[in-house]
Amino acid sequence: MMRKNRELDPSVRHASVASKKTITNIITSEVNGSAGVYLCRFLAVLAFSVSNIRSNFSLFSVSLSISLLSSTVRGLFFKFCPCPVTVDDSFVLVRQYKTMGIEHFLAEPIKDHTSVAGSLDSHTTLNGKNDLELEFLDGLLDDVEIDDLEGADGFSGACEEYFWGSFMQNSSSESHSSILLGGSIVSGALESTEVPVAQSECKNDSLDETVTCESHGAFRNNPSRPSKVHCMYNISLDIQHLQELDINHPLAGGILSCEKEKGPVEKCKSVALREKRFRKPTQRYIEELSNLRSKEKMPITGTKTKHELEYNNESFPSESEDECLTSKRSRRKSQRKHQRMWTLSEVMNLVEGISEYGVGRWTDIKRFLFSSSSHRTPIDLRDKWRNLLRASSVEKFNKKEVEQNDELALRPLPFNVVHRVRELAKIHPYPRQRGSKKSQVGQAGSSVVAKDSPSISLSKRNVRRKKCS
DNA sequence: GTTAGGG
DNA sequence: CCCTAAC
Repeated sequence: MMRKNRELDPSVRHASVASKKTITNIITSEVNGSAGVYLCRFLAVLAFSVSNIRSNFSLFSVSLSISLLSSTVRGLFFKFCPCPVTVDDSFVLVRQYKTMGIEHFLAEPIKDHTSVAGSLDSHTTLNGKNDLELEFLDGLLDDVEIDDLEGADGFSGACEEYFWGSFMQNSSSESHSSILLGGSIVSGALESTEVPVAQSECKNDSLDETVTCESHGAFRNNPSRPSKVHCMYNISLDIQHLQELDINHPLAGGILSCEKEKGPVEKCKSVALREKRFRKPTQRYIEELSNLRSKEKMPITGTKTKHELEYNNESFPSESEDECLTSKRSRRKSQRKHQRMWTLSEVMNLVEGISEYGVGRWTDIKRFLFSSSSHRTPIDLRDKWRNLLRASSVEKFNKKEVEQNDELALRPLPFNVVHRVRELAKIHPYPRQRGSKKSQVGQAGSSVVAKDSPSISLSKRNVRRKKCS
């Protein structure tokens, strides 16, 4: 809280200091044994009640004010003496206190509550009531945070109740009932609203625990009677409930807006409630936004990512394969031999080689007849021979093929070459004839092929190959 | 490494 | 002309 005071408006800070001094004066006067403080308190309560009702008119505020005034009046009856403190001071005190401190109490009911209770428990037995009150009020003042002024105008009656409840518990035992009354009102109002079960967590810990304070307070109207005031600080709970209500309640919202670092668990939880509504969603939103953004980018890419992943999964191996393939292809393409048309001399040379070495001995043909032409591989020779067979219509035994060959006959192939190919085909039938068209060739070409002894071996090869395939 | 078959 | 399978 001090941290925020630095940022506060100087005037406001000054007012807070003045209020603190005023209260200190009141307490001091009271410590001195002057019972007239009750008068001041009465006036202060009166002023506070009026201002409170006027600013925040509600059943609760009215009831609270009535309870406060009644308790204060009772105190005045018991002890009435000249008030050392001026009314104006007290009034100013109350106003300032209201504007500054009360909402603060509301904002941090838990801490204040714990601090008050601790001070009460410890100091009551040790130093006595005076110190108790002093420390109590002083602590309250210390906790006053001008920064909380934002909620000053809107601090709810429940918060006031809390403050006054903790304040009045020391003043009178009867005030306790009023406090509880107000508390019940508040809780009733709060209970009317649906409170999430999760808030029960807020109730636990020291906050929710019923604080039993034995106060032999000097403020108490009947100090002689050792009244044990068991203050049920359900209000703190209610205050947290208010946080739920405050969502729609802008005034209380301001109170809730007061976030203190001191509240360890409670603050975390209470604040967490708000944070859940504000920050956490923000984080979610941020995350979601980030996610959405990332997804927005991704969606295209996201869907693409999926596709890409799949695609990549497919493409990666395919890419790797593609790379290999492409590289191979490109390499092959680049390395692909430039298609060179077979010249007639080459064809003749091939025919000579086949007639000499026979079909299938392509390496030998290449080696002996095409040694000069490095670009013709044995495979090329075989392929060319195969093409020549097609072109020469060696297989024209099939009517369809005859027609096709007739059409193919349009190619510029010398008849002598064709005739030679046909003869060679008869002598050295290409293995395929027997292989793929075994039945056909067997029927039509059986007369031709049957002559060739090598064809038998070839047929064997083909049969064997077929078995393999 | 060569060859047949297929593309 | 290339590729693959069979040998």
